[in-house]
Amino acid sequence: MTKLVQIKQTRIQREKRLLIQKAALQVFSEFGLRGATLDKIAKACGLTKPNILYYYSSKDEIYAEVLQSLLEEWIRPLKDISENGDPLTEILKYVQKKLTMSKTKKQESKLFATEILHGAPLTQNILAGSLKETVDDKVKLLNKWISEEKIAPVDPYHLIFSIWSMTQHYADFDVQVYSLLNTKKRSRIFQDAEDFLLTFFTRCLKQD
Amino acid sequence: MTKLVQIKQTRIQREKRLLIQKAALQVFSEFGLRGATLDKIAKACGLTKPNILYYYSSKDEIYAEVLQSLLEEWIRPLKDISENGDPLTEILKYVQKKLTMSKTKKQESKLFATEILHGAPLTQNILAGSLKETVDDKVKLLNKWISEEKIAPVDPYHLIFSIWSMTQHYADFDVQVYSLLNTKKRSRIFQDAEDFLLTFFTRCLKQD
DNA sequence: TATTTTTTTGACCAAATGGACAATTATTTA
DNA sequence: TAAATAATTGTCCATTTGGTCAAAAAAATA
Repeated sequence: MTKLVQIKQTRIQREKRLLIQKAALQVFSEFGLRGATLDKIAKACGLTKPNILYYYSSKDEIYAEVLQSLLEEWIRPLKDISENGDPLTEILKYVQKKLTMSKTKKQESKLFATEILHGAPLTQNILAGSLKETVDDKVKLLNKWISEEKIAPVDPYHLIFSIWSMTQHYADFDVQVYSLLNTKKRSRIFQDAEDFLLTFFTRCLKQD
Repeated sequence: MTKLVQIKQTRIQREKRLLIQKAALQVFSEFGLRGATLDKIAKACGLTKPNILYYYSSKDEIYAEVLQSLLEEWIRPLKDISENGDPLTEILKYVQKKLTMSKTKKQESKLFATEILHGAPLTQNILAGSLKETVDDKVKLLNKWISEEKIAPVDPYHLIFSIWSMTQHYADFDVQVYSLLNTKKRSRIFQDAEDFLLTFFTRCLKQD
């Protein structure tokens, strides 16, 4: 009897799919979905175009998979904000985590930004689904902290937006940021950014 | 004698060029440079493709012109921060102006964001040129205000980045913002955002 | 109104690109 | 090691797309 469907991935499939994903992330984040070509991805991972299409049935499928695996990673740190820790510390830890991601996951950040910017055609249901759930959950927690007077009163949704925007700015707009700073400041962007953000959020949220 | 070069634009040229620019802004901001096609732009303004190419010699030229006219407008409000006004008020006025732009110039904001995100291929010299000049100038002013103890000490570069990122977030990531808010909050995004931002920057910058 | 100039368009082209496919090669497995 | 399966590739195709061009239509001008 021959197998009709291949159930388990072979070693080569695992390896090559990962290879392709990595190259695709790079190319998509630089050129966007439409600017990216299979040839560019092929070149970036040293495979031929038909070989890539042996592992993925279309360019769109590659894009969808790269985006999918990125999204989960993207949401995760928000979930880590803990009810049990000290409120301000928990928030500052989240800020730090997001800033670190901007530094170490620049391509992912840019790809995500491009997707949202262009209307989130593949992401909308996730935004309105699991992300919204997590956000609503944390909003409740923040409101609780506010009512207990453990942090200063602010709109919790907009607080979250502000953390996202300020941290992701250092990844998404890196070209602009670098252009505007001189060499000395350029070399310590992320230290300066961290100092700034921690001071900022502390001043804004600390109960006097 | 026949004219060798046409010096003055005709009425039709002025009108059609503007028409094309408007359509192009719309299409470029939605699809990016590479995702936009001449056919889409043509359809958006009700002209034929060759007719568009009668007014502009290439797609790239349209993009460059749209971007160019956008950039000047984009930098301008920063220049308005005045040495003479009350420091905190001047900064808050700038925040408000930028937030208003996110509301009324969403397409421009998205186009600018996409350009920077993808490496600012056409904008780099402007960033490093006239924008940098203006920024450096305002950084000096902010530092002066800090040394005079008129606002609390912060890194002025990162303060500017934070204003840009937080305000532009409401234009560039509107899809995400809308997805996460319920209907009631959705209808007053910009009021809530303004309240949040003004409170936030006041807490952060006010000298006690 | 006659002439010139500007504007518009249909038809066309070449390059780029996503993807199909059969044949070949490499790897597993019995 | 022989058979079966998986992986790879060269070649090809159809569509999309930026752009050309000559001819027709419209507008401006003398």
